[in-house]
Amino acid sequence: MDSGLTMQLPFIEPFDLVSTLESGQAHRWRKESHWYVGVIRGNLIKIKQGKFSVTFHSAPATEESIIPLISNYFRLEENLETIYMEINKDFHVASMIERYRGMRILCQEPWECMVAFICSANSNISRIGATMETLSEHFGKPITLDGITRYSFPNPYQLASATEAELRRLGLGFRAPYVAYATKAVAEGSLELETLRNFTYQEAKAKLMQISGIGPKIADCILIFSLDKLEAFPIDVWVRRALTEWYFEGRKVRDDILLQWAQQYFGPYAGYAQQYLFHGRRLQK
DNA sequence: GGTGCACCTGTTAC
DNA sequence: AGTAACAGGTGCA
Repeated sequence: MDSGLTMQLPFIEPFDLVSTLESGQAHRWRKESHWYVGVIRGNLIKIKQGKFSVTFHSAPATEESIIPLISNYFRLEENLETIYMEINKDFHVASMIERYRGMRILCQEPWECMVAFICSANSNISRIGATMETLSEHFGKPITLDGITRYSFPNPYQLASATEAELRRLGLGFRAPYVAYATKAVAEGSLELETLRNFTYQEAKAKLMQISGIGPKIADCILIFSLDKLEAFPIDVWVRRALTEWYFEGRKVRDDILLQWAQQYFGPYAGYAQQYLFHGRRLQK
C-alpha cells in the first residue's frame, strides 16, 4: 500500500516540504497522518519527507510519469544556494534562511493561483483554503487515491457555469463578482495567463491589474507563485510590518516605495526574500 | 495624485 | 455561549 516512488534527497537539497507547503503559497494541501495530500494539475498527490528522501503517491497519473510535474511544481531544478547568496543582504534575511532553509517558491497553475489570490483579499488563510475546497467540490471532478477522494480545481469553463449569486452563496462574499469576471475573461480568451510568462514583470503586472479585484499585491502573488517572476514582491500586512520594523525604524512608508526599495535592495530574486520575511514575521506573531 | 473607508462573512480572540 | 474585532486587499469617493 505504501509502495510509492521515492526520490532521493541529494537531487533536491536543500528542500523543506513542510515550510514550503505551509507558508501560504498554496491553499489545498491537507495533513493526513504523516502525509500531505493535495491536487496538482488534476492529479491527487500524497507526499512526505523523511530524513533522506521524499516519497509520493499519485493518481490518476502514475508516479513515474508525474516526476517532471512534481519537479516543476517544487522548482527542484532551481539552485537555492545561489539564490540565498543573492538575497542574503543582512542578518534579518540570514536568520530566516537559517530557520527555513529549503523552503521553496512553488510554481503553481496560473489559473488556480489567480482565483485563490483573488479570494485572499481581506480574508484569512483558513478561509481561503475552505473557499478553494468548496469551489473544487462543486465544480471540479473527483479523484481517488488510497481511499482518499478529493476534487480537481475546476478549469475556467467549469467555473464559468457558476453565477455570481451562486459564488456568493458558496461564501465568496464581495469577491464573487471579481471571480466571476476574471473567470469570464479567461474562458473567453481576453486574458491569456500562460502568455504572461513571456511578458516582462511590469507588462505582466499591468495586464493582471486590468482585472477588477486584482491590485498590486494580488498581481505580485500570481506573478511569483505561478508565472516565474521571482522579482515580484507581494506586500501584505506581514511583509509591510517586517519591512517597516526592520528597515525603516517603524516609520510609515507607502507600499509602492517599499516595493521599489525591496526590489532594488534584494535584487532579481527579491520575491524569495519576501517569502522568507513573510513566513518568519507571520509565525512570530 | 494621495488618503480614508466600505465591503461579505468565516475565524479568532476575549 | 455569545459578541466583537479582525482578516494575505481593492475600488471608489
